[in-house]
Amino acid sequence: MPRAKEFDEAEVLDQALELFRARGFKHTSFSDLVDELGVSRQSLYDTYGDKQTLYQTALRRYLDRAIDGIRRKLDDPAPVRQVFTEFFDRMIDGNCAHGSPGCLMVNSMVELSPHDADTRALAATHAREIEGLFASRLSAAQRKGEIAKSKDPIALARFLYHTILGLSVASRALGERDSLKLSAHLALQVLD
Amino acid sequence: MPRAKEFDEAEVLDQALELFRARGFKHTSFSDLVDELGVSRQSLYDTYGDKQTLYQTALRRYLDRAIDGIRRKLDDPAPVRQVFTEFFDRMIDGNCAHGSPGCLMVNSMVELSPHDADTRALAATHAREIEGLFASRLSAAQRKGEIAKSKDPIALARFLYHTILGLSVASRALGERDSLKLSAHLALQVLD
DNA sequence: GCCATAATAGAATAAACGTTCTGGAACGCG
DNA sequence: CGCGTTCCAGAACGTTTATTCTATTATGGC
Repeated sequence: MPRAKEFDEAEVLDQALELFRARGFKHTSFSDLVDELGVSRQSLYDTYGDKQTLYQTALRRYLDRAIDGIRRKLDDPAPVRQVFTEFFDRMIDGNCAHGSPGCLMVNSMVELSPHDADTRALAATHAREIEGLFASRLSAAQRKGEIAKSKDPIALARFLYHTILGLSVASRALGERDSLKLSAHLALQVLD
Repeated sequence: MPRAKEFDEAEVLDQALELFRARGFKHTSFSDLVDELGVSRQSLYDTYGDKQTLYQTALRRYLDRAIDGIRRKLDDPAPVRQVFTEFFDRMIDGNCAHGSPGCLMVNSMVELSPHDADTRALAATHAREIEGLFASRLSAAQRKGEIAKSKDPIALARFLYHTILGLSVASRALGERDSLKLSAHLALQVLD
């Protein structure tokens, strides 16, 4: 067995993720990563591959965590309206916490989707996954009589997803937490 | 009087705008502009200044047109709900028309706002301007009794603006026109 | 027709970029 | 202790970037 790594692979990946999230792909140079992560150039290449691969790895990690979080938050016997309200509020708190870097997926959708097929596919898959989670939770609520059966769960789910996209952009560029929460609450009136 | 320009200044600016809109600032190199606009490098510098200035000029032009369009569309005696529905539908049609380049302001908010103070200020101003237009139209509707007076026009306006942001991102990365319109219609239920 | 002026085309420049190469240092195992 | 392997620091490479320089061409008023 040879020399051991002097850094924590997952931890550094998270740091890279936050850098990409705050600055975007193109605006984050490899030298920025080397400087701010405190890991040598060659070690980064050895560990994560090139810049694009590193970005995608970080993005996938981010999405996995996001999906996990959503699944956990939706798995709550409380009334849907309350569940979604808490979910949106927490998302806004998280996005506005450290200087409003927004959502890495949204940032990727805007910066990379048009000219990167992988990102485009990932965005589409992720969107469908979230919509699916939302829709099934909404269907369950319908079965419990919490919301009207006349509403289309998929349309509602998609609308809520689109709302998240909007709030992420606003949080990144405008970043007024209170008005974001107000908007989220208005959006959730669609459930009544 | 010396030699005359061989290109139309406004027309080329619009072409540059569309390039920036489709690819973003960083992903559009100056050589791309030279190649695709059919105007020489030096002429571009002479006419519009450097790349950043050109971008901002294009963005301002885009915003002026957008505000004009909004003002014109809202200046309609029809019921608010109908007016906003038509406005959203037209916006979606426009954004999804030529390969879903999304909205230049939204793209700028995501790509540039975090590290460019000018863009950040422009985004904030523009957001307030649109919110103001929406809010005053909603207030007028309240006076005419079209929507309940209990609702806060500014909160509603802000929510509608956030909805536009979300639809722009979705149109750019996902680009399914029909579900976007469905979402817009759901969002407008907030007026009832 | 000439001259000042300004537009154009393309070479040139300097910096930044992503990536790879080189040399040496650190570690586990025999 | 060395031997092989892996890690690391920094130099080096070739490309791309934004911007400027140079030279040429075209134009309108005298």
